[in-house]
Amino acid sequence: MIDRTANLLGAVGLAVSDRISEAARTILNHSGETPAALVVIGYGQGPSNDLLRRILGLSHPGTVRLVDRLVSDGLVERKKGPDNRTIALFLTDKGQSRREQLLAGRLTAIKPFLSALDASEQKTFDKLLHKVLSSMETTDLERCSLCRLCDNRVCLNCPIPADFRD
Amino acid sequence: MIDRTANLLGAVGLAVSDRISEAARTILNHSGETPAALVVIGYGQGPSNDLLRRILGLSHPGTVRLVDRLVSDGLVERKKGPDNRTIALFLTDKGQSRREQLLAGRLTAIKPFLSALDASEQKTFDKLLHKVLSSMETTDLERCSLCRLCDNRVCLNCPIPADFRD
DNA sequence: TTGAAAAATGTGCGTTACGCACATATAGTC
DNA sequence: GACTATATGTGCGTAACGCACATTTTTCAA
Repeated sequence: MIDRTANLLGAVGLAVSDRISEAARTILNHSGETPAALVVIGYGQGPSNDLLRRILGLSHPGTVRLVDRLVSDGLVERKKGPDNRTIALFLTDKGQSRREQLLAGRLTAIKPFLSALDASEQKTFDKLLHKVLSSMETTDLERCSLCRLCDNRVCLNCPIPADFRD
Repeated sequence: MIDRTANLLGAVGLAVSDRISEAARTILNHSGETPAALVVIGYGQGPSNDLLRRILGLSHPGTVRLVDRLVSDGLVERKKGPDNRTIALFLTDKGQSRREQLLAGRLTAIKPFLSALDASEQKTFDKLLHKVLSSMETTDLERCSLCRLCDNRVCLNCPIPADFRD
């Protein structure tokens, strides 16, 4: 029985992930972890290259090139970090607006999955999803990775409390 | 409210998809749509290159190269199709066993998400996931795409009835 | 204080998984 | 019997990575 439920969750997860990737690609013209980078950098604390790398789960060179892409698109700026060897990443105005398009597009892509459920079912679904997320045993960093595409303006009462935004 | 639920579903979907990809990569040493191809070919009806292409959502050349990879790994054979211009794809014995590892690894990767729920919650979750899937309005082909990583031995009562296996 | 280890970033180079444009072979159709 | 549609494969380029290495700055211990 749990196998059957796991299989269903796998199918839904794949479908959701497909739609999100598709929306992100359309809006940003990049794939892979590039959309997530835009969201993470947009939290605005000026993350370093290395922090970004760990959140995205990429190699260091991969992250450097990813930031190169965002910089050459005019979406991200490399500023001086607190340390003379670190950099701090910030979105440009263009990057900010692109990030908002991205988050909005993501929600638009996901919502159709919920339209089949009535209000009460949606509430139950929300509660179960929340429980699933909040009971995952993860490090602080892994939680940031999990939420690397999340819309923090929407996700009040985040089930993943550890949060590098604070 | 629906935005919040959509955001949660996005986070869970991303996490599930991450874990599946990671498991597949470990087992198969390939990423992208290659694991899905192994599953789809494994249904055993000898799909053509073109059918595979449509299910995976790839370009034709991309699919040819994908099959090349599977053939050179000794997992897939190109046989003659019903038509002299079509080919029929079948798994080798090695491909069959690799496919089973893949499906088992996928379920193993997904199950931890359910372990936080008690039996009754799991049942409710199953029902809601089933409803979400079964109410998606899709063509037959899109349903095959949705289920391109599904374990059909486990998914009795499939919510996506259209099925190229029949 | 100085010298070595650690940390952070960046570069050269290769690889994987694709897509586009094109070529080729077979099947239907008028 | 030509003409179009269908199915497959190839040449070539690209996006998104990873590994090995170089460079700069900080930290820490002798």
